Amino acid sequence: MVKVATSVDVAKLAGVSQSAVSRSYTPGASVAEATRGKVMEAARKLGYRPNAIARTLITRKSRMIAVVASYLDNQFYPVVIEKLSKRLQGDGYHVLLFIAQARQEADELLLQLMQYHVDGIVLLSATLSSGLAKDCADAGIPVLLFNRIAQAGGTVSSVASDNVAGGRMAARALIAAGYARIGYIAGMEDSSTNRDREAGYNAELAAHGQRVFARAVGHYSFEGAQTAARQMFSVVDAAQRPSAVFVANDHMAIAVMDVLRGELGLKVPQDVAVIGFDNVQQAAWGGYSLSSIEQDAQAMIEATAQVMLAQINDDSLPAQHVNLPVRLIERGSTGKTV
Amino acid sequence: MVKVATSVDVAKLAGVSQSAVSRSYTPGASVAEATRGKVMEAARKLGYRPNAIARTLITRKSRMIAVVASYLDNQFYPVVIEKLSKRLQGDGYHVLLFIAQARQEADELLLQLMQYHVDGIVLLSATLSSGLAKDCADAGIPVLLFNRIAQAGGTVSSVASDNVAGGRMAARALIAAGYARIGYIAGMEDSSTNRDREAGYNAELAAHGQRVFARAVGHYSFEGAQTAARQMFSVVDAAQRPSAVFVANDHMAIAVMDVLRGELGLKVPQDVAVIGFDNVQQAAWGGYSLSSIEQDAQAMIEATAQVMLAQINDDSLPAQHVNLPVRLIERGSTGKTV
DNA sequence: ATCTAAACTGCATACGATTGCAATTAGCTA
DNA sequence: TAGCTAATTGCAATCGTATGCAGTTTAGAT
Repeated sequence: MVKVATSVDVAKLAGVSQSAVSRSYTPGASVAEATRGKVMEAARKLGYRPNAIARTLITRKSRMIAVVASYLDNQFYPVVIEKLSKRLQGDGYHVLLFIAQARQEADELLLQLMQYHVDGIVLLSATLSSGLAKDCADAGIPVLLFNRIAQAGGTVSSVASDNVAGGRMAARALIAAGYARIGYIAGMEDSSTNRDREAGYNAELAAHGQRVFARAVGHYSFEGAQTAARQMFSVVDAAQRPSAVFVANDHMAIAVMDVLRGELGLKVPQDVAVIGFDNVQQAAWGGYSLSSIEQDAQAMIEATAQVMLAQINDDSLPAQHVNLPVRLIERGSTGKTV
Repeated sequence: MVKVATSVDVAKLAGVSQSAVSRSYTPGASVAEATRGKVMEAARKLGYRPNAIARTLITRKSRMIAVVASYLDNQFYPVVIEKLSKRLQGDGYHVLLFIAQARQEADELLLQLMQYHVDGIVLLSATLSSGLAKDCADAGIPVLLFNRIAQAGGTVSSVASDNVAGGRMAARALIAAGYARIGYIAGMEDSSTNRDREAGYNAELAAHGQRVFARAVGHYSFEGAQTAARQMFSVVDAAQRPSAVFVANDHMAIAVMDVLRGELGLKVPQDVAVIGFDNVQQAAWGGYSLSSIEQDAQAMIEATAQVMLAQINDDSLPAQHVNLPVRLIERGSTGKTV
């Protein structure tokens, strides 16, 4: 390992004090233009770049924001990561992505993150134990739940879509298209997204004098959704199975369509209509043409960035909760010809 | 911001020196069990966790590995990120993901990464300027290109698949199935993956006395591939268009299939056979049933981890270049009924 | 009980920056 | 030209931990 130049080396070469070097790199600091010039020249010669670690140690600001995600096979999240990353980089923050599959891993990971003094933590569709939330608050690290709602009105902010309204929209779309036997395939039962989507869905059905005809759980996974679909639709008598189904997200909805068409020989939407949630890119693909409730990812990201940056700059700010509107996108899977 | 406990606080409470606290957290250090016990007890009471930043400053090892990706809409990469992340975490490394779309962004980002003293850098399907590669080498930071081959035999390692062999397999599969007019839709022309896949493809065609019937460029993007497909297949006379096409990756191949079926009313594989590369999850989806050349992501990741960790532990190690075998997966898009 | 080696422990310094404070220099005004 | 303020500059302390070195304790052997 070759030695890299430090501010002392630069100072020596430029014939100034080490403080002058530091100040040359600090916007707004008191340095004469001539001095800064000498410093920059020397720095260029030595290939000097300030050591961010040392800087973090003393300023207590790392300008790093951690983003914790779990499974990336639901395409919604890679897209969010990409855009959020870009957005925060624009404000001079470096975003670090950590992958934590299990809940326990997430907790452990967060503990480690805190050791690295990240300025903030964004949890993509994951929650954290309340004890940990308190630890973060104590350490002054703002935490934001993306696409989840915080349970208690605690110290954790959140940015999500109006999942209740989305659930209602899905119900209304199916009812309006004339479907009578309507099913629901749930995500993870303990997630706020599933809870709200299902609540809205059921409420709207009830408002039209209907109720869910069949229900299964897909745990937001592809395989889980396949199993749920087989279970729900493997009945001989056509009158015994739903004629339409709302699936709690697109990732699962696609799995459901594959089972319906590929395994059970059913036609979508003629035999069964399907509607999903998220409006991921694949929903628009010709092979599926999946109707969906669109989450406005761009707006969610913008809100996330703003809330997070505000919290970082003012640690007395209370937790904020943003709830964004969703939109119905109708495609072939509910009978709309594109 | 509440003050968090430091090793000095713990030392005071435990009635030992600060060094003892430090040593209690360093595996293999010289501390009596009794002392460590007192330290841990005090640490628990204070909620103490060693400050990784301070530790990095002095040890010059951050135990952080940066992963730089660009566009995440090609599903191959999210999957790699997820698995690589898990693999490296298993060895006690934290992986940080940075998103850099443009090449220039990547360079700038890397410069900043170096300031953060990451122990290593993995570039997912991206290259870096040779000047920067040298900077990293000078700073003793190992760099590894994933799914790309380094240009010069320089200081940068690489892990990739045998793209040449993959190209040959694609050609052989189409020829064996009896297709005569065979096209190619390229990725990015300056990427090593595209270069090698195309070279292998052409070589195998030549070996069978054939040559590419039509060629277009899709730049590895969905939209680019759509445009390329329209261009290649929008001909009235069926004899004037390819009867089969090899698309440089699955992400583009799916776009091509959508154009063929949705816009041009062509049947796959009856009118046109399609084969892709990567074997992403979506290739197996019922809506596409896309034949593909499978990259062994798991093996690539394992190789990446091993090379990277070896380089970190021994900075005198020369750059390594790993080239892994690929495999043909035949599905419906080339006539194979599943 | 004595001696030697091994195991611990604490002191003090270092890592590479930032920043308050005091000293110096420069820039103006009268 | 003296006098006063504003702009620079350098000194030195600090962030929280790791670690070489020297001193102290402990254990084991005779």
